[in-house]
Amino acid sequence: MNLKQLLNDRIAVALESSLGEPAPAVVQPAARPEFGDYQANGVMGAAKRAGRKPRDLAEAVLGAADLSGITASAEIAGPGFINLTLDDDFLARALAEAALVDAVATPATIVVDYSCPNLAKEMHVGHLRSTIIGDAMARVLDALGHTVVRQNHVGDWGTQFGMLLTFLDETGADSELLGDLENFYRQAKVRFDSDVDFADRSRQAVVGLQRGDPEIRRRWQRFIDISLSHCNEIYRRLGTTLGPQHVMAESAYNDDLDDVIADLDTRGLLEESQGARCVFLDEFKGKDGEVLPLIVQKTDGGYLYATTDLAAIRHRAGKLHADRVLYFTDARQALHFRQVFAVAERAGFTRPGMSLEHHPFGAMLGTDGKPFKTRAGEVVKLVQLLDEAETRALAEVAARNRDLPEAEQREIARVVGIGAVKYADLSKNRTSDYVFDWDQMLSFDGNTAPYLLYAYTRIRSVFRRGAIEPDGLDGSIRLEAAEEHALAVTLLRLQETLELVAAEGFPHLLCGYLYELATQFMRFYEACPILNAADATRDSRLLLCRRTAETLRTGLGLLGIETVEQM
RNA sequence: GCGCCCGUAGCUCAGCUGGAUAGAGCGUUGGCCUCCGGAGCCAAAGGUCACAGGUUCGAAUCCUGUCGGGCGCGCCA
Repeated sequence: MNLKQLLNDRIAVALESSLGEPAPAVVQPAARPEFGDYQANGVMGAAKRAGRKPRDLAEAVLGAADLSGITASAEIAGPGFINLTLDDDFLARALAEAALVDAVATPATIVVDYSCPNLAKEMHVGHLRSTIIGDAMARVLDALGHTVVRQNHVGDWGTQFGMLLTFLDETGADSELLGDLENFYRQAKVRFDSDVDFADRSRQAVVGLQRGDPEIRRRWQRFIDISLSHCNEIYRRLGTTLGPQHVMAESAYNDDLDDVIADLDTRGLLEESQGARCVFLDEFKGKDGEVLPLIVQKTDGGYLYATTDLAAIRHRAGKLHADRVLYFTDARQALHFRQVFAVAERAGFTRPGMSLEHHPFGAMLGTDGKPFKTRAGEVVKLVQLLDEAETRALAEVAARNRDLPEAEQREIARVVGIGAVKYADLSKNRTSDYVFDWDQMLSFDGNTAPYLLYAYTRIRSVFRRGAIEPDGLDGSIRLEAAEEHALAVTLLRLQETLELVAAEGFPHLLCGYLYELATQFMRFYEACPILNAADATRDSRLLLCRRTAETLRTGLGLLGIETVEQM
């Protein structure tokens, strides 16, 4: 149930009948506790436009609004706010009857384009945000009943593969390749830069690859398989939903690229400039105010990532019937995507009303404000990062659970460590650069994964201590203390939060919600005895505990974060 | 030079089509264990929302300009 939507609809109907025309009700969670649970801000703007007194209009709206059975009080405050306090019986009934998450009324087909590593190298911290945020978005959209198509647009094509294949052929360094792809790439690059003949052979290998030379294609395929297995290992450790079936590599579009160029030509969009084939759109200007090209074919006939991205849009519109396509990549590609989206629309590659959305994010910085690197100044590989997360978490977990068997300590540390890394990324909205801080993300205080996991374990602990099976609970919820009311309202805000996340592409809103929920629970837990309460109250509070645990586990699950029973 | 993003407490971050007294955590200071996990709870201190104008009943939010930071701007992705 979407509480905010429900209240907004009721106020909007009353506003329209009082006004004679539709106006936005602007219902929001109340800014302060003394204003109730929700507030409607739309009356003031509507009154202004209609030339009426805001408080008079608010009176009329309250008179016309059908809020019976929903609110305990609805009051006019200040210049024309309407403050709404929800009825305890209504809340109790809603908690007993409403599903945790409802499907939306109008499901859409949504492509989520994320992770997208370059298979020439090993996955590094630069791929973390895309993978984690994209995966959380895919899970949320799934839960809301949308048809989600995950697309891992991996880089498996282009000039650097000629270099790598030639090096692989001449050194036969399979074991090296399997063990340390990054180092293999570095060695190949050194060779490429220092040996002119090697560089020549590399370029010929690219030509052979593009022509479909069987032997080169075979080596290429082996390289890709090995590199992808590295990625899959990372995905497994991160617990993403991304699998081999979601890989739609650049090379998959090879056969479409000629058609893309032909279509652009047919539409009169193609121009030749300095030997390359480009699309010029007036709205994009570069240096000296000259119109910026989107180069789709190089002088030597080769295609670029703009061409592949256009082919991908064509495919997603035509074959996948996407209503929305969400791209999770770093902010440096913002201009590229704006150009590609604009060209795709002019070229008729999109469906009517189709939404192409780039959701950008900044670079990862260390606590010193400089790019996040190893001590040696190298890019941090994701394997290293995840190893360190688990090691650091284990130190904390072991210190606090000395009596637990080591295997259990390790398992808890794995969930906490990986969860902490993921949550740190998910909980920030910054489109500019962001700071990666081990101490902050592994802290058990504040808006962190450990705090949320801890809140969950405390609830589980209540059931263990009372030897109570949550599924066997009977009785009904009765909200008496103020903390119970606040917790109930927060519990019912999951749906509106998820719908906002889906619409805006901001998983951090879900993080903020879960943190708020955990905080509300802790207040309730401090103020309201559970196991020691009298029968009816005890059952009611246990039901609140159960619902809170379910909501936390579900919410964390949608973020791709596991839970533990104790920590 | 042009364009995009950003500038909120000492630090890391919220702030939802413009709404009431700008909120959290860390750090600092001070309280709370006869009670279900103190990895917790409560409270205090800390802000010219970079700056200057403008629009509005109302601006951290919208517009213009200035300053500061990051990034991008023809054949890499």
